[in-house]
Amino acid sequence: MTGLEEFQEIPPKVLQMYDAVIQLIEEGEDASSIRVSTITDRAGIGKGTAYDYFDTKEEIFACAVVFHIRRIFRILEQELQKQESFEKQLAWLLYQIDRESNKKYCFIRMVHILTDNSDFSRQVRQKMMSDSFRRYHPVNVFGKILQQGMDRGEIRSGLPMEFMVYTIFSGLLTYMLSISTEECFHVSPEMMKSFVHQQIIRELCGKSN
Amino acid sequence: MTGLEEFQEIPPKVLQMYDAVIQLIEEGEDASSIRVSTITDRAGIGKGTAYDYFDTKEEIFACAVVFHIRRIFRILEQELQKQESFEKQLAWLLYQIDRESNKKYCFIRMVHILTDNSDFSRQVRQKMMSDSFRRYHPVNVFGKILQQGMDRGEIRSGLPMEFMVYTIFSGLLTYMLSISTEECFHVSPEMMKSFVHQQIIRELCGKSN
Amino acid sequence: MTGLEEFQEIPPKVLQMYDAVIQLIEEGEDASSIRVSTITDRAGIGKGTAYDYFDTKEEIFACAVVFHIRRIFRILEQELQKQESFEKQLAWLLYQIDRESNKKYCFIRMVHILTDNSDFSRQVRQKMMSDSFRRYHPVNVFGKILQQGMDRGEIRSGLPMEFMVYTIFSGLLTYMLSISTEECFHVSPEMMKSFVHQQIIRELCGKSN
Amino acid sequence: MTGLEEFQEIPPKVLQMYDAVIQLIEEGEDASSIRVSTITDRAGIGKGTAYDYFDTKEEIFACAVVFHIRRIFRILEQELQKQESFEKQLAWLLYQIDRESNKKYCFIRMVHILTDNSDFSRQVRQKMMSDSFRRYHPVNVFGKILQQGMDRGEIRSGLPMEFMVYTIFSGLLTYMLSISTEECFHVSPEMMKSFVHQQIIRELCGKSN
DNA sequence: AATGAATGAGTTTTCATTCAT
DNA sequence: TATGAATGAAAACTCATTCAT
Repeated sequence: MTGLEEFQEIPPKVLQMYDAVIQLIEEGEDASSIRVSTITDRAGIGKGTAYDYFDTKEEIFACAVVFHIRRIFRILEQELQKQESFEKQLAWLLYQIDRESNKKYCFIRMVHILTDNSDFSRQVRQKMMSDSFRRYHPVNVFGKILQQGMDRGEIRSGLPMEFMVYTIFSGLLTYMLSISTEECFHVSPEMMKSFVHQQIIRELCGKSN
Repeated sequence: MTGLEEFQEIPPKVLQMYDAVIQLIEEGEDASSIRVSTITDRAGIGKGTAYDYFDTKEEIFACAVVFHIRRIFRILEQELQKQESFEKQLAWLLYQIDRESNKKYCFIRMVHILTDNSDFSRQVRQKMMSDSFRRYHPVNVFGKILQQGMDRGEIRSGLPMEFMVYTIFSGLLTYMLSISTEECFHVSPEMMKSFVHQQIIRELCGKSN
Repeated sequence: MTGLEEFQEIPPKVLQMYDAVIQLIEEGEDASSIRVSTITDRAGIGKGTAYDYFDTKEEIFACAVVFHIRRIFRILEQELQKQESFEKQLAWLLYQIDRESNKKYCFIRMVHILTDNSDFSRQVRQKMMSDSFRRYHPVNVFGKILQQGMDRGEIRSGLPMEFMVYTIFSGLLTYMLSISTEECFHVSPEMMKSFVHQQIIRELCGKSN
Repeated sequence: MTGLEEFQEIPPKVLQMYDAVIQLIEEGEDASSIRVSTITDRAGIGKGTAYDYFDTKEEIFACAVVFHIRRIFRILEQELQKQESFEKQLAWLLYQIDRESNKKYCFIRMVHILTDNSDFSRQVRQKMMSDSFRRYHPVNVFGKILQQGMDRGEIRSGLPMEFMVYTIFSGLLTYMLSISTEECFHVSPEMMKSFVHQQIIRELCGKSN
């Protein structure tokens, strides 16, 4: 198992394991503190079965996360195509974060996973650089709607793609952070959403100075 | 020990432990995988000594991190006051990130620590809400220079303080992310720095639309 | 299955398993570390099939080994009968050890199996005491050529059969040991062969003192 | 820990572990089936303590065995020096085997350990090739009494040392085998002892043909 | 006060054996 | 009859925490 298989090729027990891992992360469990037995109990399978498909605990995690990111961004891509304008796409994205804020830990954890230094984090990043991941890579999914927005004349030209992707990424991250640190930094998520939205639009759609 | 003591009140062995923890984090070690013996070895003290000052491993971490954030933001505040304008303050901040990019993991790790769900992460957030931390709280340090910038007329009024703080926070975070994911997302840190700088200035200093 | 069946009565899948076990032992695998799946993979059959014929892993081993010893000593008996004198028979035995020294682990392992204390070792010894094994029992095969040698006047009479069998056994074992510990004890196998040969001849054929 | 330390340098808990391993082997436990927890229980120490001194289970075994062989041959050497002639030395050796026949499995097990293909067996052989083992190496201990016997004119000259060592080794092994396979091969140990004794004397002390 | 040897509860991992297909 | 996916008991190994010195 690599986490990069086609969705229909993945054995049911492996899917149950992936779902268990994601559920646990969404419930706020710290990745490094999740036990193999917790995963297999949750998946409703025997402990040994995990090792029929994977060699180590880290591999289970890395594959589950890679699978999840691919699934998320596949759906994201489909849903974003249903929105008519870049502004509506952005609004939809922020609304999703809001709607899934009960899963707020998951977003944050995904950012951790992409940036931290653990063994399985490295595995995830490695897998994300493979060809079969490309299509669902965040950079490419966001890149696509940005290109379409430019083609429609909604987004001003002249900005490097990397910067635009990071602008979206950073805006969404800011909003997520404001949700997950609400108690600690005393911010109103509602207000933050509105400001983040305006900021990104101003940045990407405003007239260049 | 709470991590909130006055700097001169902290026993030397505790300082050595704090330094060891921060060093290890800066070297990229994953927080949850650092062992107590690694800390005490690095600090040059006996393993048992750690438990003369702290009750659990998590407490050691939480206190070290809180101590470090206070120290960082105390220095940050002093240095920022030496700069004449908000724009120079911002440039200085970005330059610092650059200069300390060998410690790049540390910034990201601090973000992890402030946002994840582990036991010791919760402890850190709790401590950051205490009165004795207030003065060094990131929100207050950034808030102060923003207020001064507004007083000097460099920053436009009308924006909620929370949003402005998050704009800086999010900008800096974007830059850090671009540095630490360079290999994975293929972005040029140099270009990102320039864009982040312009973005924050435009956002906070530009004329309101 | 008991490992004592007539050769033509043994089902093909069982023969494949026996061969797999012996192959693995000859390749130097440590008996207790060989897995059932390794045996069935090598035999080209399903894992479950092993349990259609045997109750436990130990039984598989014990039967395979008993079968192998019977096969070996059946061939040994036939080949030894082709040699004209006891001295030629002895030379042929030493030459065989030499020729099969790539299978040296197998000889040693067989000795281990006959003398160690594991579960399956006990099973092997038990089976070797059964009537249907008798004909191929090392004691009887060596005993036969010794008796013939005495009848031909080549071997001096007056020595107890058990001692003579042990003399051969011990000589062969010494030669095998010298081959398998060559690297460790720095002996020349060639020289050892010659001395072992002379020693046995002197012992069994020399004039009694 | 290497198993090659000076006797007085070995920490008490390690000695307890060595003794536990040797006891278990002497009681007939199959080496590969002895559990770490059995060793530490027997040694009266905590399971984790084993891993304070050794990295793996195999290392525990290898060191215990190497230590034991050194100890045995150190005592052997001392005791052999007390006997006045080679013949008395040989008689003493055979008597020891007899006397320790309740530990009969141990001798055989040691032979297994020196000749099989398992991980820890390889470790033992490696350690036996080190300089600090030399003095207690079976080849050297037997070699020494053989040399003394030759100097005294008891042993005939002209035989290669390697062969003489193997003659003793093989004789002792034959006797041990006859003891440990008594039930299976129906031999009388008493008779075997006498024959083995005569055989070795004839071989090494008899007039050369 | 400081130590580090010792601990054992808690994990990961293995693999003989079962049983639905 | 033959299979191999699934199992879980059992074993190796880790490391935070304790406590005698």
